[in-house]
Amino acid sequence: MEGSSLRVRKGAWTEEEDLLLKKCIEKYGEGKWHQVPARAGLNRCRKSCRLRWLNYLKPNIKRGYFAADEVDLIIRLHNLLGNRWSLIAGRLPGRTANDVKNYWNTHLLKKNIDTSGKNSKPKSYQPNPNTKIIKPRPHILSKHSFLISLDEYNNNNNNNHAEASNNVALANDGNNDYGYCFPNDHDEMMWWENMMINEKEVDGYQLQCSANDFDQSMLDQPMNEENYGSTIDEVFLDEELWNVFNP
DNA sequence: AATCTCTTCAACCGCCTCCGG
DNA sequence: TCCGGAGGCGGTTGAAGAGAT
Repeated sequence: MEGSSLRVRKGAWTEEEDLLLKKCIEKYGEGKWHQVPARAGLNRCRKSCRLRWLNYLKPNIKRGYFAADEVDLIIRLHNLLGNRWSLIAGRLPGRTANDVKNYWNTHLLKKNIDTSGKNSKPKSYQPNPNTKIIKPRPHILSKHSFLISLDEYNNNNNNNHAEASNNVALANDGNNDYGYCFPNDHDEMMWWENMMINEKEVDGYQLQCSANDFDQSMLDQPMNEENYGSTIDEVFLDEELWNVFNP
């Protein structure tokens, strides 16, 4: 099992280790984590190096208190996506998935639990029963291409352009237009409707989330890693939705 | 001042997916 | 097609600090 080796150091990182890792990443860049311990001269496993870099050493990481708008966004996105911390963190510049997860577990989850029991520390989030969370799975753009070009979409729907246009929300990466396919199926549509509810109470928070909010904040931003999670390929949609348009 | 309890968050663990051979 | 390695993720743990008694 990885990480079980007695020779690999565990626990808190020292300043010296941080410095070695930082210099290594600056010299060789991110990635190829299996080579990092040897290159940096660290007695750490690759995962430990990666985690330390991504959660602590990486430039532009924002530390300290979460602003009110950040908290609001976390709540909204969690309501939409569930515990997809990396996706949620992708919408919060400077915040890591670990930060968001910790914040949720320590600050927000408390508001959701039944404190009547003696040991009421929550083990898992209980979603609002009125909210149906369709857990999205990441897709690889090159293989599934759920984020399709408009040309491609229209070619596939050339017998009904009016309906097609209703089912596609525009996004733009500065070079190309893409279409997000909106499902016809009612159950799947509910997932999207959750995003566009005008006013919704979630976990004790009164949220303001309009369709326009959704259009602006979720779709009109450049298609890049900063705005869409760890990779541009991580599109929110479920495979079932893909099948609606690709029977 | 000493001890106990609670809270926070960095780090680890195990699992899953992807990719190349 | 299968398999092993690497990357990545979410769940969980535990050390350290803060607060209460």
